[in-house]
Amino acid sequence: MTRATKAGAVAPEDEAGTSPAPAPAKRRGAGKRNAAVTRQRILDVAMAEFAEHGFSGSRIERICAGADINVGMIYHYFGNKDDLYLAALEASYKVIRDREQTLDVDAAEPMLALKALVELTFDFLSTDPYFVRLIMNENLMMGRTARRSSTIPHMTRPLLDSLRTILKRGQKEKVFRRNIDAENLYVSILGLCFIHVSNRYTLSSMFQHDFSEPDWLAKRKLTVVDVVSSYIADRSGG
Amino acid sequence: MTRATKAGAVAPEDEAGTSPAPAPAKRRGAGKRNAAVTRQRILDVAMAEFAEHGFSGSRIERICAGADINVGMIYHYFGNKDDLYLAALEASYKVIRDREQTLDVDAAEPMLALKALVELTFDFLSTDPYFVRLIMNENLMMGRTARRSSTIPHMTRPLLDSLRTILKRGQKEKVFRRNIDAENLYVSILGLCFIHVSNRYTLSSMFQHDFSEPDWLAKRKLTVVDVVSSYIADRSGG
DNA sequence: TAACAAATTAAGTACTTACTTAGTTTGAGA
DNA sequence: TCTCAAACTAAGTAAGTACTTAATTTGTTA
Repeated sequence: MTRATKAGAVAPEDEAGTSPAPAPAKRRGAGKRNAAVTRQRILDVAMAEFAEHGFSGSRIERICAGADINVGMIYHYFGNKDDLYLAALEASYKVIRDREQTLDVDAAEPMLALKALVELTFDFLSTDPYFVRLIMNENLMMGRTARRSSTIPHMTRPLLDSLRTILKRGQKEKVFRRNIDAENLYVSILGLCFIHVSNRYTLSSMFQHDFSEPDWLAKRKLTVVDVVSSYIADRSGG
Repeated sequence: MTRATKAGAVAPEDEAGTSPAPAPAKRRGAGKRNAAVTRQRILDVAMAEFAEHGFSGSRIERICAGADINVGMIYHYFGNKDDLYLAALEASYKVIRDREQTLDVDAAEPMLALKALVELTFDFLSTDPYFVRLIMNENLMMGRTARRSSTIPHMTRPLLDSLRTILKRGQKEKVFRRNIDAENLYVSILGLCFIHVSNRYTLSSMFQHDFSEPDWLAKRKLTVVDVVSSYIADRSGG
């Protein structure tokens, strides 16, 4: 009974350090017992934990402490560590998918639409505290969990569809060159927007400056947009 | 005193029996005991282990089995798991650095030299079995080991110097546009060459095909070279 | 309000893991 | 051939680690 002061209802407190408050998850709000709220709180903390430590570096105990719950709850709601990781990965993918839907593909000129898409990708990847790291970890695990997921494999669809629409319009209006493969273009955009986030630490070591600095990121964003638009611009003189 | 039969002096022998000999590394060759050879064998297996499982997913026991040595040897030669990982990371970086030196910067036209550099990077990253995964893992660990290393932080120097030389020449000859930042360009090249290797599994899930297929890689290489050269080409009409 | 099912918990268990210790074996130099 | 330091080994240990079990608490509904 040493836990006397539990009544204090100390909220999870973040503790993940770096990230901007994963979600203040109302503890002891509407009701002391609430399956949905507890489940969500576990998920929020798990996302942060898996993003920060990878799968095998993550600790069930630490997630429990962060979410202020008992170990049993994790197994009650998620079954095991693998399935909790799957849930966290899917939840993280859902964020970017939702963001993508906000894009208005048919607005303005094709070149502007494309730039908007590149900028959205750039901003998302360099802003979201979990996504890039979760993807990296998932790839280190050879995608075994993404392959198991029923939702993740289709994740790129909306963005890829948008890209195809923009490309087709741009080619029709002769501002984009022909023979651009949408998939390959998407991979290039992803690479250009991903690398300085994924490899920020080793790159910082090499170039001796901080790759998360806003000024540097702003300049980098201009470059990325420039690279992509130089590539797709039609220079046939038509 | 249950250790009686030790007198039999049954040398470890092993007769190579059990394991599938992961690395033929001359065992029982020139000499049964050889510090340098043993150390190197540990390092080779450790590189593969850390690349495959990441730091915390890697197992000392598994490295011992793979290198056909006793646990104690690892601590004898490397001190602890952290320092073994550092040694493996440095060894892996050394491979790319050596490869870079083969590049002849002053040969041919600047555009061809640049393309050669891009292709070298592309080929190295998609061919070397360890490098990309080790870098990914190191970044997931927030570069704490790369920062500790005395050799790694300078790794990009040669490649970056080559890039600067090529850029300068190309701008002088008016085939490259001005105001190209070498560092930013290098990051772009790295991103374009890295992403389909680093994210091969999640991308394969999304696009439903194998991203390590030679045909696809060949096409991808053409695209990457195209993207980079479109970007740096001088289109001012000079 | 009584009763039940679901939420929640304490205290485990069985197993893994990095690392140590205290010794034995052997190549090489004198 | 003798000696000895260095290479090498067997068999631990202590501290995690994911997961379980058997019970207690509490919101809800009849």
